Amino acid sequence: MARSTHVRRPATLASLAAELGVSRTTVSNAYNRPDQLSPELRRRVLETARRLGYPGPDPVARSLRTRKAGAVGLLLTENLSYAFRDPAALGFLEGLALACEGAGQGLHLVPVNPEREDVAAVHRAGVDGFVVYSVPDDDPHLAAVLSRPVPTVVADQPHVEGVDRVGIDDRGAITALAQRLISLGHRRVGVLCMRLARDRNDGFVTTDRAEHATFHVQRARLAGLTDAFGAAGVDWGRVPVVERFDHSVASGASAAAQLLDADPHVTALICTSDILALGALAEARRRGLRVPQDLTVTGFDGIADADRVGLTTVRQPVLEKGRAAGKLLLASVDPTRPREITLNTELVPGATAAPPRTAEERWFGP
Amino acid sequence: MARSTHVRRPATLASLAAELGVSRTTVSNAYNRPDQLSPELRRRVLETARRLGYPGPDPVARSLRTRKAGAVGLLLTENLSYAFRDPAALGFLEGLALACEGAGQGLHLVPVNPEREDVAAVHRAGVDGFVVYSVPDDDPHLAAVLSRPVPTVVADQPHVEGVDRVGIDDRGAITALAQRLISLGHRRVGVLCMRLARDRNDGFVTTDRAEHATFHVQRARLAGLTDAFGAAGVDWGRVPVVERFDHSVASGASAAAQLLDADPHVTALICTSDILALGALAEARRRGLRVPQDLTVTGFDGIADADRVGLTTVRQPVLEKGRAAGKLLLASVDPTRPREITLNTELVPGATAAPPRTAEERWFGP
DNA sequence: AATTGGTTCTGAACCGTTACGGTCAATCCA
DNA sequence: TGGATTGACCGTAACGGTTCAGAACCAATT
Repeated sequence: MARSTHVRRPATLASLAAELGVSRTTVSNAYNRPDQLSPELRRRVLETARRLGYPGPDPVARSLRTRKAGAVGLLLTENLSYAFRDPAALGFLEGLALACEGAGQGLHLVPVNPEREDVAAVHRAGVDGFVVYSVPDDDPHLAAVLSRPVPTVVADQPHVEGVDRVGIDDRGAITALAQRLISLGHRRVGVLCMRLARDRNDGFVTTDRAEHATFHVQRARLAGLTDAFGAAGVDWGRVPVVERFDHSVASGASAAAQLLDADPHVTALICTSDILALGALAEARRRGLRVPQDLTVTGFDGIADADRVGLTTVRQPVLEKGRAAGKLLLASVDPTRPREITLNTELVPGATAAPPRTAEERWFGP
Repeated sequence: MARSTHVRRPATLASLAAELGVSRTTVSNAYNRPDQLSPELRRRVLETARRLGYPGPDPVARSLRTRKAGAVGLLLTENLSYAFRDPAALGFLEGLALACEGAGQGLHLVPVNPEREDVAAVHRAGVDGFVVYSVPDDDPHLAAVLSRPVPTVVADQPHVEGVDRVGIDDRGAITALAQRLISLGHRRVGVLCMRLARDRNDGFVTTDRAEHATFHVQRARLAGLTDAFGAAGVDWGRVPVVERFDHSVASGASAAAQLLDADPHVTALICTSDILALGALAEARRRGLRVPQDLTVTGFDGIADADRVGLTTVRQPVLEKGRAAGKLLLASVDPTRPREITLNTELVPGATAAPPRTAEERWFGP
């Protein structure tokens, strides 16, 4: 071990330069601009670096100087691990990862605790830009992101004036789905929706709450239903809407139970997500209700499991959405880029929607 | 817009201090150590910051000075998006994310292209440490990570002397599974395994290749099988082993087909992952082979889909593994921490393993 | 009156790098 | 031959903060 030159502190570019008797610039160039020095000197630099255990320019110092971090920040207000549970979020994440990977950018998952209002993590993230996904319009973390002098792209959820955005036409898409149910004959329906605002409200939703939901996507989907059923002459004020804070199959089941208990005569359960719809299907099965003969159930998103069970739903290109968000962000330097991207959705007929049973059928069977 | 003080460059801590007529230290303290200045002055600082649009201390500059990035790097040699596809990787990721979240650390996904040897991304990542998952022992990215002066934890895959590690007893676990098959009476078996080294080799595996596999986990699992079947008097050199580069259900199916074509008399297909096993099941179904009556199939990992189809497999705690890796890394300052964590596995009996049919049964039915 | 202690704020060093605008000698060209 | 060009390298000034050892001030204590 006599070889070790008691390196108290690890070598830096400066110490390496000193050792070599060249300027720091030259060492820097050896790493970053090989054409700026002779091959021979460069070889010497790199060799000495190896000998001294110099790992190459410090990324943080470099970032400070170049004003580039080489990473994209991702903000989602749910617990980080939520993103790994929800198939739609996962698809988005995958698409975003693909875009980053393609551009050689890292993906920095910002750790935020949805319960606390600790915004520090947003300020601490060394990133060149942010993608914000699935947070309410009034989220303090979102505000923190926007306060930072880096480009930001919002996906779906928060609707912010003047900020680049990628999403779908939630309102129009669910309107089309609703019109289908209407043409099948459904008039007495119930709705299961996700969290509408930051506060927990597991239960029925007032018209006011629905209209002022801070989760933009949910608000838009409810509005789309209002559009369609309002036009069909259904008094929307009487349509039961049940909200769940947690987004899970179990939540969907319990919400369906709550709604069916309160109004056993609904002929269709419209869910604002496939996950909730899967829960509704489970609850229907539990009650011995056949789908779609006794009850129509619809979802939204088009996740793999929905496909598997033949759910009537709206498919949206989640992976493409993530990729688009990434590309949009990474193209921020280009002033001619689109400022907003709306992706297409597709109505999936599925097998969980059918005409409602008539009163006679209810009593005497089909 | 007369109010705007033509801010060419965004405000910095220094410009803010100048505006206020205080020192930079004081402004810094206003953000980081509120107890170091009078509440009144602090209020003024923060107010002026808001007015000037100063977003708070620059994270990169802060990182340079404090030598903390507040983020953990994750290296996996697969395409980044692979991690979002493979259930086992996903579980690991979720556990790791949980650990990071709990510690307020970001999770920085390092973008590496498995095809190219571009190590730059590793050098560019501003992180306090690395978790390395599922890369071969001789991966250049791994070497790059180790050259950086930050703590590193390896999960499962690369086996590196002197580096902290979390994993399972792959060899022992699969030995137990094999012994079960042996006691059921299986002697003529085939093996389906994942990528053994960085080069693509879709097909049969020589003994030499198996023994020198650079993917440590695969090597260990194959070795475990050798242990068990060797002890049972089976000539391992004659056991067909088929390798697949891509890890997917389709790969599993094609590997199973290749193996069954070459040796229709095997009574069991032992797969080194559940994903491959699911493919093997699909191929068996395609051929009209009943599982387990006509063919035994086993997996490894214990993913959700395996559970769903009742696969005989080994369950490993993937989420816990990710969490353990994170915790181990974040505890690097503690010299008394464990240097290696081995988690427990569990044999899942499942319903895809049964005694092999005898020759008579083969001809005359059960 | 001198000492002590506490609060509030400052000056200067430092973190490790890259951008910018040079210098200087060697080479090229007509 | 002399002016322009090129290649190789260097010095300085940031980049935007944090930190630590004091300075200045004031009130309380000895």
